[in-house]
This record gives sequence, structure tokens and C-alpha cells, in this order.
Amino acid sequence: MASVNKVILIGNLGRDPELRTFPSGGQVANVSLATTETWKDRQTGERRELTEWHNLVFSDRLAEVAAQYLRKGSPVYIEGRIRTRKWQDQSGQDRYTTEIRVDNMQMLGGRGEGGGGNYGAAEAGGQGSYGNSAPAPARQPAAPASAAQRSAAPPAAAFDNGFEDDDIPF
Amino acid sequence: MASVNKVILIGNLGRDPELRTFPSGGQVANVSLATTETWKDRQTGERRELTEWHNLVFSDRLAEVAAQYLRKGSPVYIEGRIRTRKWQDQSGQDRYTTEIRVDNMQMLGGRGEGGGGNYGAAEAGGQGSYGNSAPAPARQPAAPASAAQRSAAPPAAAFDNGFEDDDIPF
Amino acid sequence: MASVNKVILIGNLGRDPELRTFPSGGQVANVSLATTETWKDRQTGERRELTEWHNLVFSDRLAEVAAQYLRKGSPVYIEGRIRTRKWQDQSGQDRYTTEIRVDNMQMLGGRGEGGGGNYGAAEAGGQGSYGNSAPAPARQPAAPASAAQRSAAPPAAAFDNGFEDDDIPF
Amino acid sequence: MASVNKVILIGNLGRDPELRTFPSGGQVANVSLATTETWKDRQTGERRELTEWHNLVFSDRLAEVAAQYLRKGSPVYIEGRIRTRKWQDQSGQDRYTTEIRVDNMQMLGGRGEGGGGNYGAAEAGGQGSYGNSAPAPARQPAAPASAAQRSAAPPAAAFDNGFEDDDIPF
DNA sequence: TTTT
DNA sequence: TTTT
Repeated sequence: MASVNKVILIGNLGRDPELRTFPSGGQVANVSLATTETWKDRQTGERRELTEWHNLVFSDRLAEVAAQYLRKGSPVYIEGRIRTRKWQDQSGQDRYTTEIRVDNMQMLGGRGEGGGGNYGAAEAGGQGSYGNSAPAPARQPAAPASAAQRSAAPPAAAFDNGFEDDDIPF
Repeated sequence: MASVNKVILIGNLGRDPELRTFPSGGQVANVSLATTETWKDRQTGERRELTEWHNLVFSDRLAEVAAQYLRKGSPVYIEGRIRTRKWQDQSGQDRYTTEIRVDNMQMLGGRGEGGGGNYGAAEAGGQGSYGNSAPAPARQPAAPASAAQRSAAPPAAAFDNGFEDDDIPF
Repeated sequence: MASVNKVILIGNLGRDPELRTFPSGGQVANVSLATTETWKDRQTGERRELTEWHNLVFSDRLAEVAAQYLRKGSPVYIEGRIRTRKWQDQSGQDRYTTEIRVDNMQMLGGRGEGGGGNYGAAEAGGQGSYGNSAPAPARQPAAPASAAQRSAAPPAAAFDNGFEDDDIPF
Repeated sequence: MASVNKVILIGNLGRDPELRTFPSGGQVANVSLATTETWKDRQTGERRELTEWHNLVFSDRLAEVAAQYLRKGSPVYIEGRIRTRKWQDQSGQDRYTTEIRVDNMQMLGGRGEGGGGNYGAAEAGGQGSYGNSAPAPARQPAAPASAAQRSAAPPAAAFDNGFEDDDIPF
């Protein structure tokens, strides 16, 4: 059965990426990316805009590159796929978080880009195209400690849960 | 600031689309689309697969076409953008649902496609490319009745909330 | 019959765009965009790269924006479709030129970008997303003078030919 | 420098793919894919349509799959990149041919698709997603015999030229 | 003809 | 939380 799940985004990072390394050696970097849609309101004629925040998940080699070169405010192009993870909040209720698993990225903004963040590092070595040998989903890293599993659920904890189930590919 | 939010999916519908018409005349059709990723497990070598369900939202003319020609099981190509809606569950907690606002669609599967559903209708008039004059977000329809607003939150109700706020473009 | 013809490019312009206005009022801007692929040679292990030049064709409102804000060296994201035009060279032989009809563009490189060119203009008003109400192909402008039709064929002349046939959409 | 060169097509094959194996063991399959754009003429209001033919080039494992399962008329989704090859016609003039190097494909049309061709084979084993480990361009196969190099130039010969230069990645 |  |  034919299947395609592809996402293409260009936007700016809301924070510096957070890199985590797992006992297995796997690495993952999470960060939010903002895309902003603007249009003119048909009724009032005024300028409107709406910002969408995307939860990006970089893995393996891409995670390293993201952590090394991307900073808060960095403009970036990414290709990836949508993945919704199920987790349980404190009350045991099912909750869902949608993420973008990044398969390919391009740093944009050649000179001195980076918003309020210290993006200088990227100047040194940044620029270029990065990707995992994508199509084939890579092995997910073993989970970090997580007593929080079926309990607390701040966005950060939610992100971790995805790696608890050994059967779900990353 | 440069911004791109683009999604491309090919998959099959999980149900017949549900068409709703609003007092304002606006129309919206919701339906889930499944994409399935398959790969060979690096450790065990066995075949693995993971199905992802996407909440599609068609509007205006596209909603009509979707409701008329698409059925449970219909294979379809869509282009759209990611949109996460915030809503409150019964306990008043913030919750989020990620949807794909469809900007363009192509019915796939020329002859007798449609899984278990009665996709025959599409045979009659179906096939071809459909899109709203996309880039500019269309006017969102006024909201249908909804005492449920900040309370109950089955997926369906959640879908409705997005149309309550007159200021959010569709 | 299902059909999709979509191109997504990020690269830099090789020259300033050339804007032409037709008697009909239609406008078209042509410019080349370079994309560069790099990889490590499997045999020698050395760094390799290959640059591809794409003939972009902007029309109507997009042509104006491109001519006003883009310059030689400008980094840009574009979405469009592939179109191969047939024309005759001096000896009357059929020749073909492949172009990218741009449906959507995003200027990249926020601050002082623009390579060797005078990209300053873009700083003033540039930035943002531009598109024709794409899907529906716009009316092509009437052709400019062209005694050259079935004869000379420098790239420039070749570009003009596409607008000679009133029946071909732009 | 940021660079993206991506093409997404859905259409039908004009012929059965031609598979060629090179002394080096490399394999390539060529085939044309038609995409059709339709629109309503703004002036006359009549239905118009334009068919575009794309030269697809599959390599290595993808070439095998294409040759085995795709047939004249087969509906297919492909992802790839644009590549324009330069060659010399009989008179020694430079000529260019634009191709789509396929990185990923999905066979569409589940039941009995295939136009006039014998697409049955696909029913047996067909369906599913196929791709080379894309991003990194694969080694190009050594060239087949070609006295025709700088002379004759039927489309087929033109296709071969790309593999003459050992330095150009596939 | 661009960019790194 | 970004960017304009």
C-alpha cells in the first residue's frame, strides 16, 4: 500500500537544541521551530498572523550537528515526517504529542544569523546539508531513566517516553 | 521572516469524511488518513511497521469534493500545512490536537479502489486535482453550537473548537 | 487521472532577475538559480560537488516581487512546477528547454545577504512569502516582438518563445 | 551554502522502463512519466490541459524494482532531484537534457492498474516504498559502449552520455 | 552565472 | 520560545 509522510518546514528555532545521549550511544536533540503564516483578513482588511510551533526531533548524527550549530533564533530548513506519540499524564489519561522526526536539514542565514542567541558557533563550521541515510528508520536509543513514565507530563518528559518502547523505530 | 509549513501525505482514509456546514455557509470535512512506515529491524532482522494517523481538515470547496468522492479506504494524495489547536478537556486542562489543513488533494486508485467502503461514487465523477486557492488562508466558518466548549473532549468535539475563535484563519 | 508536478528548490541566483512586461500587461521575470550537491567520493574519498542551474520563470505579481527584491547571489526558496518548452533553433531543429514555473517563493538570508550583488533593496522592503494564487495556471502574456522565432536560439530567445502560443498556460 | 533540489511527481509511465546493466555492475532504468495539468481558460472558459513528460532515471536497487514492477501506464509517485546533462549532437553543438534522478518511489493504483501495459507483475509482488539510501549520491556506473558519444543524439543516446564522465555522480 |  |  502506497504511503508517504513528508514534512518540509522553514522557520526559526525557539531555543537552543537540547542534546541527550543514551546509554546505548544513541543521541537525540529536541527543539521547537516556529513557522508564521500571515494573511490579510477578508473582513477587516487588517494584517493577521499565526505562529505554529513544531516539535523537532533530530537523531544520531543529525542530533550532533543540530546541537553544535543551531541556536535560538537560527533559521533552518528541515525535511522530516510526522509522528504522534502516545503517553499518559499524571492522572493516567492518554495524551498525544505530535513531533517532526527530522531526516534532512539545511542551515539558512549565512552571515551572523541567529536572533538573540549565540549563533557564532555556526559561523565557524556551520552551513551545508545534513541528513541521516533517512528512508530506513534508525534504531531508537535505549531510554534514559524515567520514574516519571506514567505520571508527570511536562513536554520534556513527554518527549522522553517515545524511547521507552523498544519496538518503536525512531 | 522566511516561513514554510508544508505537508505531503499519501495514504488511505480510515473512515468516510464527515461534512459539516456552518451557519455562515462555510464547510469543513474531517477524516483520518493512515500512513504506514515499514522497515527491517536492525537487531532481529524482522519486518516492522508503524501506522501513523493524521487528522485531515478540508474546507470550503475541497470539503465538498472530499465528502462527495472520498470513502473509507480511499487512497489519496494531499498537500497541506500543520496546525495544532489548543482546547480544554473536561477538567479544564489545556490539550492540543495536531491537524493537517489540506490545500490540495488528488484521488489515487483508478479502478474500484476504496477498501471496505463504497467508493464507487468516485468512479462516476472522481479523479482529478482539487485545491482551494490555497496560500491565502480562507475565512473560517462560524462555529456550530457548542456547549461542550471547555468541557468534554472527544476527538470530534476537539475538532469543532478550532472554529470557535473567529480570529483564527482556517 | 492523478497528477502532481512539484519542485522545491533552495539556492542562490546567478544574476539579477530580468523583468519583461508584455503589451497585454502580463509580466515575467527570468533568472537562474544554482543548487549545489556535495558528497564524498566512494573511491578516492575526496570531496566532490556538482552545481545545477535551474531556469526560473516568475509571472505576474511574483515577477514584480522577484525583480524588486532579488539580486545576483540572493538566497531563495521556491516552489514551482517543471515545464519543458519546445522551440526551433536556427537550423529548424526541435530543441527543448526545461524551466521551473515558480508558484511560491521565500527570500532567505535576512541580513545583508546577496553575494556580490546589490541586494540592499531587499533589506528595505524584502522578506516574506509570495505566491500567485497558484494551482490555477494564470493567463500567459501576449508575446513580445520576435522575428527570431524559428531561428536564433540563445537561452534568452528560447525563453521568449514560450509565450508565443496563446493556448499554453503559464 | 544552503541547497535543496527536490522534485515530487505523480503520473503515469509512457512506456515500460528500460533496464541497462553496466560492466561495473551498476544498473540504470530510464522511463518517461507524464503529468497533466488542467485548468479552465479565463477567456473562453473552456477546459484546457497540458501534459508534461519527465525523463526519469532510476539507479541501482531502484532500477531493478522499477524494471520489475512498473509498466507502461503504471501510476507512480516519485521523489527525486533535477539534473541537466550536457551532450553534443551530430553537428557538435552543445545540447542539454533535463532528467529526474529518482531517490524514492511509490507504486500507486492497487488493483489492475497499468493502462495498456501488462502491469500484472506488480500485483504479485508490487506495492510498497522503495528508495536508495538517497541523500548521498551513489557511485555512477561505468559507461556502456558508445561510439555515438559526440555524434548521434536520439533521446536514448543522450541518456547514456551522463555515465561517460567518471567524475559525475549519479 | 550563484554560494560555501 | 523564534522571526519580521
